[in-house]
Amino acid sequence: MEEVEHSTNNNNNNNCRYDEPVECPECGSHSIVHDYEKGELYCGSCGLVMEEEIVDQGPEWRAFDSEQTMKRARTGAPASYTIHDKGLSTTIDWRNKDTYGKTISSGDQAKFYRLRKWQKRINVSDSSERSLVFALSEIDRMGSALGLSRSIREGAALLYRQAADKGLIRGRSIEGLSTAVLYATCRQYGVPRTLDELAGVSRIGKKEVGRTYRFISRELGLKLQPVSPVDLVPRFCSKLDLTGDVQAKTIEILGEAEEKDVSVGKGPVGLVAASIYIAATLLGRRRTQKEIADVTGVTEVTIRNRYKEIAEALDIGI
DNA sequence: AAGACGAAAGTGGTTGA
DNA sequence: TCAACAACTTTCGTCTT
Repeated sequence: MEEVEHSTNNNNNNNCRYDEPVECPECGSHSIVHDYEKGELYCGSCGLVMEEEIVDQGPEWRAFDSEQTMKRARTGAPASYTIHDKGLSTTIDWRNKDTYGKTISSGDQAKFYRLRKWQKRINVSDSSERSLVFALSEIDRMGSALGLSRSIREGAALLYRQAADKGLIRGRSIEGLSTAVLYATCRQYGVPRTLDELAGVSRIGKKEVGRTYRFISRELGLKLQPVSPVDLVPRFCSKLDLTGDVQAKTIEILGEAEEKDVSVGKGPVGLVAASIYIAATLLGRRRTQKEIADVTGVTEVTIRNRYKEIAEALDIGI
């Protein structure tokens, strides 16, 4: 385990990748929306997604001169659920220097060695603490691999703690629990990722993620709505290089399909995939079933079945 | 030749007796 | 606990563009 060093890292927090205001290349509107919750950057006017999986970096405040910077900067790292002791414990630096930067005498060095040793034992004392450390780092790793916002990773860490407090870890892999809580948190925040995507950044399979997710969802009494197909549209569309008009059409189709009761009991991903296929075809931006299948993670067969059902119900001839 | 189509058999999960 | 069931996948042969 590495020692956690606290530093006030305020010097290069202002390297934001997106200088605002940005103009929408599609409709020229200036109403660009930074949705850090969904990790997306899109046009509020026409819906064009310009970036997804943007990383929320830097402080939440803005400063216009150095005086404000000094005023607004707060000392120390924020208390965080993604660090096992919430970032609040003290660590003893590994450098053999005192507070004045002078090297500590060789006699004292042995003393400090013992101090460090005990310090670590106190911080990461028992096995549950140690597994928590591992789980939280895994959540953070997977979260950033999927481009999820800080708040979602924090939420997942909190959920993991709740699971740990209830003793739900026993007999289950840490990796599985970590992946499952991350999946659950994404859904809570309305930015669903598919099981495939989670399994892709995890060391365990889709099956196990699903199983563990159902388990913790039941045990912790999470009441999660089924994934809404609409939440998946922007991400899939932008991966397919489809712009706002196709997204809007897709959402329209999904809405009508819902009304006509063709979507009951069907998997949301298949519905989205088929709706995108129809919308893109109608608007002359045709994508092959295979392209859509690759992005969405369902098979071409499923796309075909859904799109036939939807097209029939909505009287759409292609 | 690539894409779309559809039949058939298999998988994993839910439900209800 | 087990069988029926729906959704989805895999595979493969055929048709269409």
